[in-house]
Amino acid sequence: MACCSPLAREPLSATSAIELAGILKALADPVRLRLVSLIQAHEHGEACVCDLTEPISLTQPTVSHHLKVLRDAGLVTREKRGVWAYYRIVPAALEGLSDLISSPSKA
Amino acid sequence: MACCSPLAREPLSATSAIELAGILKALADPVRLRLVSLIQAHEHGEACVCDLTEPISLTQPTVSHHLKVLRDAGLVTREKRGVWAYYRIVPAALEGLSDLISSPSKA
DNA sequence: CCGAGACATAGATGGATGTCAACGTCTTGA
DNA sequence: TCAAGACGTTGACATCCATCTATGTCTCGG
Repeated sequence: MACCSPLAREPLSATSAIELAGILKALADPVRLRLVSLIQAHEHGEACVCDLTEPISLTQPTVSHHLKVLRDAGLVTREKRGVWAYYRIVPAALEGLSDLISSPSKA
Repeated sequence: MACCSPLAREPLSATSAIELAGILKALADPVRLRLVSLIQAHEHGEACVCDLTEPISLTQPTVSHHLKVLRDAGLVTREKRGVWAYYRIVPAALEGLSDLISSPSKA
């Protein structure tokens, strides 16, 4: 991953832009934003799929699909315990994104 | 616009999620990320369309389209001076986004 | 008044994406 | 061993979106 402040410094290479856009695209969906929010607000900071389907009002496969997108982007992690799959936010990923899009205002 | 920390506090309403996703979607594109970067890195923090088409390697209408998306999202502003249209970043918009997705880690 | 140039808009098209129903996999308890 | 349940995967479908070409609008110089 790029390290510094791509949106502020040098023009941001095409490949870095694709990489960053990929992560942002994972977040840029109403359902996935609510999933992130729900997981983070849930007890112990983790939630299984069955905790999420009802508040989202979508079918279980659709919720699983969105969780996979978030997981592929590195925004959440999955831990299987017994029959359930517990999802958890990756704080560093969100903080990283936050730092990248905030303009250090250069000088 | 919502004010505080939607991704961290209460589960984030469906309507707020749609609103936030709309802004994020505007940024979640390689070309638009590079446009933001190019504008910000350009002389005087502003750039006209003709400054952007070449480094982006896309046609002028396509660049105009992306700039319109960014403008509708409130991420850039446009000022017409003579024949040229100068685009400029809205720092508060980027900072606002940055604050929204960064998790205050609650406690 | 007219032509050139900068930018925006409209319409078309190929590719990406969100959603669902159906099915497969795996774990647990009886 | 078997049934139930939680979760993931697949395939299909409708919609959205990025890009292009063609055209329109506006400004300025001659």
